[in-house]
Amino acid sequence: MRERVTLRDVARLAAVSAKTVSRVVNDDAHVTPGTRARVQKAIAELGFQPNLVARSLRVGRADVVGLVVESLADPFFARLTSAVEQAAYERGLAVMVSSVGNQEPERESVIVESLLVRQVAGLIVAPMAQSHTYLAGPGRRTPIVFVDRLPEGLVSDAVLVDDLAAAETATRHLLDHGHRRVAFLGSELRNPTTRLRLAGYRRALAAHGLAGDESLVAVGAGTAAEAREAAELLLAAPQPPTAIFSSNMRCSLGLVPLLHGRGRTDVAVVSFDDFAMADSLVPAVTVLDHDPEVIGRAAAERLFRRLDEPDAPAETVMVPVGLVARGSGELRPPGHEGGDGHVPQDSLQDRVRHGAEGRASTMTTPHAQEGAR
Amino acid sequence: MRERVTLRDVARLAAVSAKTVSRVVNDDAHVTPGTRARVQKAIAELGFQPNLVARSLRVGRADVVGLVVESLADPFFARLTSAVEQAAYERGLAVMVSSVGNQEPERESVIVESLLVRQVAGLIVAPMAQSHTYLAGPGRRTPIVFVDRLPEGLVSDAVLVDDLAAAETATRHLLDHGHRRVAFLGSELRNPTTRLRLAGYRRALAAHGLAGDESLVAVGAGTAAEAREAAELLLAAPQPPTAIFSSNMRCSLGLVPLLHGRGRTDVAVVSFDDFAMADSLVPAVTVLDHDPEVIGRAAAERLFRRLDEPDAPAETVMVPVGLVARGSGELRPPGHEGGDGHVPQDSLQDRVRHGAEGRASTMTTPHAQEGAR
DNA sequence: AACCGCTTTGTCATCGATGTCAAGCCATCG
DNA sequence: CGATGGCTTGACATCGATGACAAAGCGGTT
Repeated sequence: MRERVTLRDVARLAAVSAKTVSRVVNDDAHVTPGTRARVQKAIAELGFQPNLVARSLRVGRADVVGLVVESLADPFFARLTSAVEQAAYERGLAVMVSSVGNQEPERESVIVESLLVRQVAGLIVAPMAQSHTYLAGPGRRTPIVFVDRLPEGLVSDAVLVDDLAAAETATRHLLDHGHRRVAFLGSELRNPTTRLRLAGYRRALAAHGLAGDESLVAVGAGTAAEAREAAELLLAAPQPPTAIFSSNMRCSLGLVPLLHGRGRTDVAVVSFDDFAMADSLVPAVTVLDHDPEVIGRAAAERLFRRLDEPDAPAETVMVPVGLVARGSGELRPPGHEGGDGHVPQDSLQDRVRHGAEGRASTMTTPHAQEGAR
Repeated sequence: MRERVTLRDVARLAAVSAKTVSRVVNDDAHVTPGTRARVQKAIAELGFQPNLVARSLRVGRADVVGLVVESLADPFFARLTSAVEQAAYERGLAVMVSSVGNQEPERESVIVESLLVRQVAGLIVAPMAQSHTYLAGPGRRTPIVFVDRLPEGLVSDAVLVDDLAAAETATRHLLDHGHRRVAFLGSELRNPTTRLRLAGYRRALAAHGLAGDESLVAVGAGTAAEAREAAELLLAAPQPPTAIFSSNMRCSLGLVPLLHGRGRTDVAVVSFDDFAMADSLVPAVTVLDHDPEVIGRAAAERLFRRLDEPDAPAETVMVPVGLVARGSGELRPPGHEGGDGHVPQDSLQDRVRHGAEGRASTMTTPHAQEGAR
């Protein structure tokens, strides 16, 4: 079997030094067209391919970006990963993905370290851990972009969706359609995203002069099955909600089938996160849609700029979230008259979007959502 | 800022040689408890972390597996990736994912090469390209496990689902429920998976003594929107089908909303690939479910065994596909009497599975499905 | 002819770890 | 007491590329 072909083999065949071959491979300008051709011929003849591990060792970083998410089985993170991967490919970088799982957020640091020791050029992290001080030491030079929420105890680049404002928008949307008993369905409260969305929900209630009724807040549902149970309890209460704000996809995947199975499609629903088939149910499900592709690409581009300018100040990029009205969020409460009770029949055609639109906005203040905690 | 900490720094502090530190790091038995403790103390004190790129260069391979799929945005591949990533993590390996996209299958070779030059220990590839002779040269030592279909022009490990048998099962299921006009909805025919499934469909028809009616075969729909159009044409035909076998998820995501929007839920449907909400529609959608997690883990485990035994003969692992009857596939054609017209109300409870079950089976004959081409 | 400056090419060391092989050390045994 | 053998430890080369620097080549100037 032929041995592995190296730079030196090419050099020998082309009767030049290894360094010259390296120059040709790296498109260095200081090579005569003649020798360049000779070297390229030798490269083709031997089928030489540079060993990127050796290059990485020499230059001190691999042309790889690391990506840390909760779970690739979650379509949100899958599409985010897809966007990151495409952006990276365009820049000639590979992507290493690792998932933390939703059982032990502490694993995050282990996973991050395992990528750092592989000398990744940069990291994109959807934070799960409570604290990120473990990344704060003086020897840590690898740039990190956080997505979805800010790290605790660390100033760094980040790409965020405006969770609080979006949740407020969704809740206000339901209130504006006449509901007064609006429930909140969410995951673990130790997840800051859940906390922000709950805060937005409460802010909207307060703006309407409604005191929060804690019996309408159901949190802690980590799986669709648990969300289903939580929703069952809400509906069985003496004064059940007429509308439910489901604060993430897992909750919606528990809630929506339950309502349809029970024939309770009179309950208004707005879901944070879009999901497959959400627009083909009757009524179609109104959602807050924060596009994972947009977030993923924004994070990748933020990281690339950071690689080009390591010393610029940390930046937070805000990605807008739109409300896609499809029917379920525009239902009126029982006994309510007037207004447009209109439920679009084929909602694919007449989507309406409210809320922030257009390009992501950038700010150098790294603690945009700090006040909400 | 503190410099990067290397093996030598630890060696200096512990007053031993670099090699001894290496031995401690790699749990080599030939180290005195005393020196081991001294070295470990120094490691902890300096916060030393071995540079895996350097190790990879030295040992000639990175502790990384490469994964090549069509698209991470496709939930099937996302879940497959998730399973591979978990299996790899358990073995201390990282995963580099790259997607080829469905536009240019030729890109596959570029992507694969880009992983090979990074010295991945092994590859898992869901093949898109027509030919894989580009992998056949003598210098190619990196093991590759193919998933979903066999490579062309190359003998290699593979993990397959029995597409032909599964498609035959699905079609037979519809025929057994009394249908005589069963349509086939599929993607590009240049995709061998589509070809195998079409062959299974035809075989089931033939077994029932039905000549294939080519007007019932709609292929070429690459997106859900195209599948929707193709399905519209099928339904508008002079002799429309009473049942449709949708041969992949994209097709189903076009077909099913169309049927629901048109109020044509009388048309029987079996879908290859499960999808979100498929079980909460009325009627719930009967699917062929080949679990991407099972395939991903089988592929990873096949690869790990290959890493342990580089010279064993190539193996093909077959992963079973089950039919999940939920209602839509058990509808009877118009005018048909008798039999159990029963449609399960809450199909989550009474799933019925037919077809092969249990563990994946292994064979060393590498061309299990060759005859079907 | 000698010199300058510029480009092209080469030499050598280096990135950080590990494989090879040998030296050092101690215990055991003839 | 010296030889033998096992175990621990270290010196050195090496994986394959690239950075720093130097030498060689070449044309133009005075």
